[in-house]
Amino acid sequence: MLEIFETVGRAISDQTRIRILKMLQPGELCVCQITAILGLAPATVSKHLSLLKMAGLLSQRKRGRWVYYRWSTQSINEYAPDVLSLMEGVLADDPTIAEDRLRLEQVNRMSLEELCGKGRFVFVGEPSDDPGKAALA
Amino acid sequence: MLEIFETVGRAISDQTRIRILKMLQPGELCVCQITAILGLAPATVSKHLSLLKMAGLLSQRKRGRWVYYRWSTQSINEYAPDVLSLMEGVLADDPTIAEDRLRLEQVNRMSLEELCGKGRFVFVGEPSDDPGKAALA
DNA sequence: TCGTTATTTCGTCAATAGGGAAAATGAAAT
DNA sequence: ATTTCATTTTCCCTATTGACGAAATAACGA
Repeated sequence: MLEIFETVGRAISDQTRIRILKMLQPGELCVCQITAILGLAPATVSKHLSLLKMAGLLSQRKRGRWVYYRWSTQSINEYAPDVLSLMEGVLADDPTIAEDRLRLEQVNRMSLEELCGKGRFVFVGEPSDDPGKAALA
Repeated sequence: MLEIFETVGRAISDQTRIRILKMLQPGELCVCQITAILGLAPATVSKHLSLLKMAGLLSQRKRGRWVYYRWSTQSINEYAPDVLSLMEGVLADDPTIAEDRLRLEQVNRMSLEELCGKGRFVFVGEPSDDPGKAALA
């Protein structure tokens, strides 16, 4: 039980994972949407998602080529509901979270086909860059 | 704000710190009492306590030679109260936490003078050991 | 003041964690 | 069956963390 509680503690001990949890609060997203909003490598995002799922905070749904993550109901982890309801009321006014929410709205206006191809550089801009690309941000 | 929330997440992402928080739930303890219950080096315990204080979960009171830690009211961290009330209802039936509580009762029956001298080996027994010493555990 | 003692700080070490690139997986479409 | 492509897994690298002993600090008692 101590280990189980530690697991949810670890899950919310990292900014990236907190951002993921907050962006999934309104509803499910697929990995490439989350990747676009965060601007991190898919491998990194996948690892965070896996950890959050192990902690019982997220659940997974595979639909076609895409994998959707959402807040878990009926969790494996007895402490997950408490942590999620803690998350619910919190950080609404944080600048990073607010920006993520803006990006989320833009992401929701695109089809997955046009979004996923662009990978993680939809908002952040590729290292060596055609400036026109960053227009959305 | 994201950083602040991350701080309390990190605070409860480690078993030792969770044990410290739970053993301080009934009331304040001084460092040597916490050290005895945990069986860890004073330096290690001090660092954990410092981190928990920085996270706004604990506050400090110096009394003579001893330093007492307790759950913080009126925290610096706006998320600390939520986390503490989460801690309150949780882990009561965990075996490690239960054993810590037993040790806490024994610690409360000793004076600080007789306890502190024994350092961290009151319950765990010193590496190269006179078996009689571990009788308490 | 000096010695004692509880606590903290410093330096070090091994283990863990977060990041990425590249290869592997798996499911859909041709 | 083969190709395509979103996702995951497998390394690798660097930074951080938790543990300790030893030294520094702080506060009491003689």
